[in-house]
Amino acid sequence: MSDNEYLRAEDDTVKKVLDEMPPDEMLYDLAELFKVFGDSTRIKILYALFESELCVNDIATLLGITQTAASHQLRVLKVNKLVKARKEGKMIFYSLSDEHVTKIISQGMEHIEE
Amino acid sequence: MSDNEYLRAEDDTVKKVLDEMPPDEMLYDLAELFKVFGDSTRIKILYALFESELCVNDIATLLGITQTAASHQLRVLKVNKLVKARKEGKMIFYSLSDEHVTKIISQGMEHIEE
DNA sequence: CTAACATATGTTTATCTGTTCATATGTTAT
DNA sequence: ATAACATATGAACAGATAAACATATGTTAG
Repeated sequence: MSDNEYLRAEDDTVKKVLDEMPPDEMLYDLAELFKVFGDSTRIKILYALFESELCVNDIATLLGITQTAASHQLRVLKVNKLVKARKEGKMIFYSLSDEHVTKIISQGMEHIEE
Repeated sequence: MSDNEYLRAEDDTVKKVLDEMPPDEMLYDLAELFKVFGDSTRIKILYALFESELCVNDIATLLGITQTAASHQLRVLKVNKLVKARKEGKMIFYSLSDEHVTKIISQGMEHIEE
């Protein structure tokens, strides 16, 4: 039995929960990552990039947002390594950086489609 | 060739991007879902529930947050169907509602671990 | 019924975040 | 060099949000 008067859960349960909990910093980073997915403009951009790489202006036009907004959000996506950029003359083409993006979004879609 | 002077992408690329894009409402819902994962307190709660169902006070104590904060966040998690509640006397036990939660978090972890 | 307990709710506040506007940087063509 | 174009940056503003505090609801024990 526990000598901790504040917890109702068993001692070994408490222990296991605390043992399996990743360090705070990692949990913080994880939340930060999901925060990036937590905006419909950024989700739209990612969806557009599912099909092909696109330049900033095309993204803005396709999604009906301003060039500035697109640029700001692409920066967020890039910093968080969800997209990568390729420069060609005065244009910059963005594309998805890896398959995690697709997987995470798919899992999310599965959840809301229930 | 395109007669749209504003787009540089090919016509069929533009068409495909727009065709594959889910309706706005769905993209909004998807962003809302990820927003729920985008907070470290909620991530911690979900991680704690990986191990076992827990009552509100245990969650609060284990994570070092107030009962009120735990309750508020559990409400958000419940509304978004990430956790479910089971009442037992005056206590309410929360647990993960399905395996999507685990999968989404795992995918996120994979991404930040690179 | 009343006290003690467990959880939930409403409100306020401080902070964060997405968009817009104005402007800067960098590139290509003439 | 200058104009036109593509993208990025910085600042300001409006809306969103998590936490805290006070309080309410609901449950069990005595």
